[in-house]
Amino acid sequence: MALKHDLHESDLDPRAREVLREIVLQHIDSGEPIGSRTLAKCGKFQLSPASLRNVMADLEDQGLLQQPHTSAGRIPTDRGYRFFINHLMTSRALSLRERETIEKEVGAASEIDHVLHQAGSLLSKMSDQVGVVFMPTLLQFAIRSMDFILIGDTKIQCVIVGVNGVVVNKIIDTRFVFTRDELEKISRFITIEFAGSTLEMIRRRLIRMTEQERAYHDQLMQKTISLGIEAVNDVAPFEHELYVEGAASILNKPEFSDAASLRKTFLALQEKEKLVDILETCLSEEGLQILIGSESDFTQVHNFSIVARRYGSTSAPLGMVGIIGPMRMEYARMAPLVDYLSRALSRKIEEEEEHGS
Amino acid sequence: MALKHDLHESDLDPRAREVLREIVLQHIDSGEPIGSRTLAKCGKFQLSPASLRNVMADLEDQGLLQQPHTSAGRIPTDRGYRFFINHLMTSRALSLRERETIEKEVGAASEIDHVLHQAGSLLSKMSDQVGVVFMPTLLQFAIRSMDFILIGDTKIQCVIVGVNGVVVNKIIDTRFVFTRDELEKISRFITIEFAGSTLEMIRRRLIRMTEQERAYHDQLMQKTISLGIEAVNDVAPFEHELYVEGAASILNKPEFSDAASLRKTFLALQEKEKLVDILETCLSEEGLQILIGSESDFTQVHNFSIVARRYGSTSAPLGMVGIIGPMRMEYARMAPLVDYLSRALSRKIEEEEEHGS
DNA sequence: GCCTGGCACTCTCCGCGCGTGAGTGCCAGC
DNA sequence: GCTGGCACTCACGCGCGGAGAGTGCCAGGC
Repeated sequence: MALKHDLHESDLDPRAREVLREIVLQHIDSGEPIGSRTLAKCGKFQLSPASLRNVMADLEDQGLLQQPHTSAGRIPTDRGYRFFINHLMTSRALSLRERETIEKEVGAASEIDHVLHQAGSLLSKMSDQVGVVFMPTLLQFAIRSMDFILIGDTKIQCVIVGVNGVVVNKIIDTRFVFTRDELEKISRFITIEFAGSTLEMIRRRLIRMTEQERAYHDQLMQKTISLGIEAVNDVAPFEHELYVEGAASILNKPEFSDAASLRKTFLALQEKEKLVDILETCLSEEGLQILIGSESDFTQVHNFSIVARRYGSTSAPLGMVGIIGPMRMEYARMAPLVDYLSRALSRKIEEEEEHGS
Repeated sequence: MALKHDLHESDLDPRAREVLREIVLQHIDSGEPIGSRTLAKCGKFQLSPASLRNVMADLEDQGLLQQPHTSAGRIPTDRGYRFFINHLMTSRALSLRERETIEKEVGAASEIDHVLHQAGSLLSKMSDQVGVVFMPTLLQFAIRSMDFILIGDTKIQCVIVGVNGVVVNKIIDTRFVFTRDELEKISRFITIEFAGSTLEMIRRRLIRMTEQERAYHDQLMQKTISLGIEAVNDVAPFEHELYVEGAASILNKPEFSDAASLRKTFLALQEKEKLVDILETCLSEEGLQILIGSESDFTQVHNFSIVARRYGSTSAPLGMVGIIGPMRMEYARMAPLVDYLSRALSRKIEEEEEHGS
């Protein structure tokens, strides 16, 4: 993060800015290092290669460009990309067609898991990068209802619906035997009693209730409390979900054309904990987040960039959605894409919320 | 399939059999073509390389061995592997430890989706190959219960539990407004009325019911039927599930060390339809299935082998579980592994079934 | 008749050297 | 301050040649 704002727009004269911009654009396009001759040929500068070389040398001194080896062209550094994104980039707005696709796909599913999955793979398809969708623990969100369904004599499925539409299913093995009747009563009681509370709050209240007198005498109440605690306890499997979609898209990227880096990259995407770490820290920030290379531990090691944005209802942010790709990616397209999708997602979720309440 | 039994055990004299066996074993171990000298050095034959060359030439004539190029050692052909598996292989029984691991992992989860997921990744881990778990459409299985839960005014979650323990959730958007009370009644009615029927049967009966007189007059009945039809209609998203776990394991295999074949393989594993096709055809056969290279369309193209077995209760097979890997894999270990796991899985499912009924 | 050592042959793999081309830095001149 | 010129540096591709592994075939021995 330290690098994020280290260079001001005014630190570069307009010509240098244009040169940097052109280099970034061309490199994003071709993936190759850009030389002074190539740059001169593009026609945007009325300068000879030699003059451009001087400018480029200056940019290299400022840490915005680098050479893979002496006598190769220049490629942008992380700082170069950062400067580009902060000061030089003009986002390319999404086409109507693209916006329609997003709206349609996001609107299609109704279960939130499906929606998120869908969003991830849509993002991957539209960006030709790896799409990620992160949904942190349900624990901090309020529930709308909690129902218990008889599956076997002592087996009960618990369906928890969050106010944000997240549905969590959990199968509970109890030591009591329940009848359908009882379960209906319990469901009703718990839903009425606890709608609007978070799982954590419910857990605490249930535990407090065990200490109350009434619980000793009322058998149904005992069962209710025991079942309720079972249900809220240990929702660990849902602590967070991370969908990584379209990992295969990196197969086409020239920077991963050799087997070794392909290998490394796939293994990196496998390590979801690290990704979760990053996305979790991003969660506190509003607006589009772009992390480039050295700006975070994860992206540094693998020379990735991450473009992500928070999504969720206004009442509570739900998670992060974004893309991961090589540092060399079309930020001008990725940024509005992620931005739009996360907004569409948020809208969808809010809609569900209103609709359901 | 044509090749599956094309060579009889007796078509090869004992010495040739031993040679073939040793070549297959060594090649499975090293991945390299095996030459006559290497073979002579292993100590199992009191023969000179020259003699072994003669034997190997015979085996090549019979289509059991092949040379990647002149003046390289030999590697087994599909037929070679097939002969090996049918006549030469001695399965290496699982260790107690391995069996315990399987029992523990399979026993751990309670929701069937989780169990299957778990089984897939366990298989992948233990075999260091790609694990696959296939669960075909729920349509052909009987249900145990069907419950409806109020999520929003016109939004209802339907929870269908199959006799085999499969739980399907579906969110329905209705045009009616339902109360909790009504839904409880409907759940109860449908479960009692239809437990033991397949979704297909239920759909037909519900449609027939719309034609009956009573349905016209009883408003609740109308709602019940409408909801029921919505629920059974179009369970397409659950038509089949295919979990492909541990695709990253192929990263270590020398046969996929170059970028091109890695790419090809990943894309192949992405194409789930083809895989589903194969597994679906295997579903009709009992016992362990081994498909090698040219024995099926899919494996032919990619030089894969598949080791899989049906799992499910005795009353109804549920799906296929197995591994996919390069033709050169340790069949002697894979076979008992897949076999044991599928049995463990079946046992677990039967248990659930008994337990739940 | 079967096994064996020997021999010529083939083919892959690896390292080497070289030329080419792209690109640079620096300098002198306009 | 821009420009052309020049010498220098690398990476890349190519051809070559030797080493090594393996083969097929043949003639001789038990």
